[in-house]
Amino acid sequence: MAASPSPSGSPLSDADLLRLDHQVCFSLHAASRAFGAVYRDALKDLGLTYPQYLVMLVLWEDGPLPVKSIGERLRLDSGTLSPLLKRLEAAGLVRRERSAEDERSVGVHLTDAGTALRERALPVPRRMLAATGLDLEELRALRALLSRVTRTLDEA
Amino acid sequence: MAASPSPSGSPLSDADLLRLDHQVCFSLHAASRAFGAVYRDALKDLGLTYPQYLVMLVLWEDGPLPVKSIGERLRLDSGTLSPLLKRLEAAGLVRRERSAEDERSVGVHLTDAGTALRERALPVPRRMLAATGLDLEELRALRALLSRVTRTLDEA
DNA sequence: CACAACTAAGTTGCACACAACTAAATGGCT
DNA sequence: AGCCATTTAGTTGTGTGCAACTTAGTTGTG
Repeated sequence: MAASPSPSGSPLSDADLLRLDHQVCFSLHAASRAFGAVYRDALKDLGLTYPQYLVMLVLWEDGPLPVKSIGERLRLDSGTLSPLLKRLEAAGLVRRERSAEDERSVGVHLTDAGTALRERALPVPRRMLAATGLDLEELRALRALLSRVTRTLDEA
Repeated sequence: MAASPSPSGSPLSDADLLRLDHQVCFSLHAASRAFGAVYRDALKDLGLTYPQYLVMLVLWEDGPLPVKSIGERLRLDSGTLSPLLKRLEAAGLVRRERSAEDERSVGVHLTDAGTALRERALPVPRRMLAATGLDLEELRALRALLSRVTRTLDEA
């Protein structure tokens, strides 16, 4: 890769780092959007966007959850989730219900339609796996590396 | 990692894949946003957003470019770039100039202020590198893997 | 030359993502 | 009980990101 002028042993100049930074932050940004594009296509039939699919995955796995918990798992705040959940509710996939014990909290429940949608979502991951061209081990390694970086970044 | 119930030798069920998919697509999405958050902080002083920084990196490296070329490098279309470039122009960092030879094309040029901003951006990558907790080799490996996946996904 | 096909930017509309803020409810603490 | 800090959702405003469309300029072909 001719774009990295310094061999790995020697220190990099600020200018070299700026160039490398370009490549790394760009590649992550681009990969995230490329994934999004393929998911968009795979999810079109289900009427879900990519972030909506993430929310549904959480609900399919762990049943009714307060908005807060969904936000913690997906690293999203209420400013993003509130309108998104309203759209899922308008689509008839979830129901929002203020908790009786703690009236600050709103529980998000799957409707029958929301539960049923899981069946139609089952083939999506296999399509995605094929589209990435990665095998399972590479996929797991990628996930592990990204999770570690995210954890470290969140601490900073 | 207890969340992957099947050992690597045996085939995964659709349900297992749905769970793994959750982890992979989520981790990429989350990592991209975690990067964005740290960049947002590092770029606050420069008055740039993360995508605006990406555009400036391209211009600092390769000088005046038509909107089209910037879009190809950053994998962004005119619907994203046009308003972004208008904001960079309003900030006095770039100048847009319709090409004389091909009047469909608009060249994006750095102003003196835009060129000067590079000096203040030089320390940013080092801060980012430190924040990720990765060494240079890991960073390069991550970039290579992500670039490969993006290329494969774009073909699908 | 005329005209259709193509290309480059820009515009519009919708859906995140996040900062900053508001409103309502809860939990100490005196 | 009274009060204040905290917690939980929701709202508002700005900036992407992208599909679908428009406008203007260019190119190829008969």
